[in-house]
Amino acid sequence: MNIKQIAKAAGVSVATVSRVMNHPENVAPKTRDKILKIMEEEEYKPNWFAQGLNFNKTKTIGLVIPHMLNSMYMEIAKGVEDVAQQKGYITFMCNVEKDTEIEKNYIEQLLTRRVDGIILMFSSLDEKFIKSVEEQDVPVVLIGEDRCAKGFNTVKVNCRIGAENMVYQLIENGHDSIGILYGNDPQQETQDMLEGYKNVLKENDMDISDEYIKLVENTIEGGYLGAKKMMASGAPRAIFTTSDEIAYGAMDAIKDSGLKVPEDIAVAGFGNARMSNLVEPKLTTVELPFHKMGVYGARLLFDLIESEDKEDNTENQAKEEPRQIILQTKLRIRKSCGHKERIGEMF
Amino acid sequence: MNIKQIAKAAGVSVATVSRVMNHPENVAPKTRDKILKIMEEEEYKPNWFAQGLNFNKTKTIGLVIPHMLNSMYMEIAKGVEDVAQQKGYITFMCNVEKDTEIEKNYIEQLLTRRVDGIILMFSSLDEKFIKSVEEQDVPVVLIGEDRCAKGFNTVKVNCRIGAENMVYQLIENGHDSIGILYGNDPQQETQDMLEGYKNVLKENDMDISDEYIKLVENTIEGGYLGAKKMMASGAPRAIFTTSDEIAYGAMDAIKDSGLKVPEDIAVAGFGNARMSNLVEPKLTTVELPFHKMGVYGARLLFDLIESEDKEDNTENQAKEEPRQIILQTKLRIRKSCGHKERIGEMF
DNA sequence: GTGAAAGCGCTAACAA
DNA sequence: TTGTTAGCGCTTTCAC
Repeated sequence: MNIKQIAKAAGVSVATVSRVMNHPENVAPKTRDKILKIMEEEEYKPNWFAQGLNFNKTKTIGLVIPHMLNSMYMEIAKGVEDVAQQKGYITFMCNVEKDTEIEKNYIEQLLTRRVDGIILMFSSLDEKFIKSVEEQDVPVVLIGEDRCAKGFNTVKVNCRIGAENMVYQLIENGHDSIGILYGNDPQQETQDMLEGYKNVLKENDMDISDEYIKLVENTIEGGYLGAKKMMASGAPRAIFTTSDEIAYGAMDAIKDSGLKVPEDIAVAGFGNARMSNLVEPKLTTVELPFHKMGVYGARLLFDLIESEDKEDNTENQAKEEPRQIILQTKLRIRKSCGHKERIGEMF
Repeated sequence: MNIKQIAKAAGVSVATVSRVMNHPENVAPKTRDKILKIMEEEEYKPNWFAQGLNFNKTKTIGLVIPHMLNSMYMEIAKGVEDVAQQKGYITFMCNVEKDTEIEKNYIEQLLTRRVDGIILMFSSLDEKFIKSVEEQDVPVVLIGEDRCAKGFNTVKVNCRIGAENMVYQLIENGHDSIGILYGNDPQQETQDMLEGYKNVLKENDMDISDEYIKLVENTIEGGYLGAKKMMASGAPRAIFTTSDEIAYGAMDAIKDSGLKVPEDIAVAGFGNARMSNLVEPKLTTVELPFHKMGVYGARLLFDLIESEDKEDNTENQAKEEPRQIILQTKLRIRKSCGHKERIGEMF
């Protein structure tokens, strides 16, 4: 069923049918209703391609996700999707498995399909590639990594401050020696956190000892091995980790050594993964505003898409300043950090 | 950059340029190479809409997901995506939050965008609606629910046999009374499991007592309350639950009552959720082949898409029989069920 | 082996 | 208020 057939059935021209879809106010109510009724009856749906050929807009955005099975990423994705849906957009979610080649491929696909904008989460892409995407007049928003912040629209979290708050909290709790197990995954963020850790120790005149600073794989196993190693050289009173996964492993290792969390060694993670209030003891951690990151990222993208639409008209091609949104973290004090009052907390 | 400009630059007609893309064998090697070179230089990408207008194919499928933050669904999704990507397709992932209205909306969107096929996971849609989608010549595959199996292409898991195996295992482990906490969520599947539970008890001449059969909410809290209630009337030696979430709650309740898992009461769940080997004690459970479900579902869909393409040519419109794929579960014996040898297993 | 031209389904400028 | 018609960028048939 196409526009021609509808027009014929209604005894009007295709232009009139087209009008009721795009400028209904310019059609006589009577003819309009008649046409609408026929459209309804015939379950007419305008041809997507034909419309696209004219409008060059798809009401579609692309969202690149590092890893679909990681619930943190999916929470961000949900934030994006929530606002996209509300805006009447639909989202291509692309799982790139942290593989740069796959990521590039997907982005090619997205461009081919003429998405109106792209959101990259913790992208591994180089600056040049991303620039080349923007040059095709497809707005890009980066969520997460600060790596490319120069020149790109970005939503990020201030992990340094989050780490500082956490370490400060551990000190508050009376722990006089604090180790850190840091991952290698979101490069910049982890470095920020390490920096935050050191800052607070310095401020409090505590020793910064290499024995207590260990680079590990950002996995449960990595945390297990790292904690074992750290304990081998005299355990600290508390261990801060740059991800909840690492913390799980660390807790396992501590228990395996016959010690107790938090009585012997307190543990604090980062990320507030879903299971962190299900492990025993419940994990104290830094909560990232994942959903918000998605929401703000999407809003930013739609701002860009809409402002681009306007620019098209005015031919005002002065490249705007990239925008940056920085969100803050929140402490989730639970049993594992040895906080006195929260030690019996349920959720 | 469009085909016309490429043609001009190469000094040929648009037809020739089009040919090098679609039937390169019909173009003289010399002209072909020349054109390819120019395309390369100009980074020419054929216009998606114009191509679609001619081919009426999008190399795109839709995947409807009940809930993005549930890792089980995401594993299925990943299975789908894996084969889609390999086939050169891209996937619209639609998160419908278990809301029928949203689901319908999304499907409308997918149809508008002319996806080549749709996969529905644990869909809440009525038979009629799904039929109406198929009538628009868009193949549909259902993953999960058996509810609509009559008439629809389906990939499902035999939960009854999974439950039977688990209960049988519990008996093997020496537990002479076994209770069940069953949820209400995937209706049909839960009923199947309940049936399996009863089957095995009957086969083994064990009592089937209402005291030991409790309907609960499919959540951690539901499991907690259900187990408490069950224990109030004399606890069984083992509790089987129709989801891991229920099992977590049950374990909590048992511990709260001063009893031990598995020494006093063994627990077994269903689903093998990610955290099931992180809880203490690690949860014995029935593993569902989530990833496989996605893979088989996608393969089935592409079969349908491809066979539909052929049918188009032959005008052979004899509606095929719906296909059904049934996958089997697998036991994950861990500490919580009191199995002697596995009691110290790490993962 | 190549080109001219019709047509895919729709939008919008222009005419009436 | 409505109709006519020229595109949008591409594919393909039919000539040559």
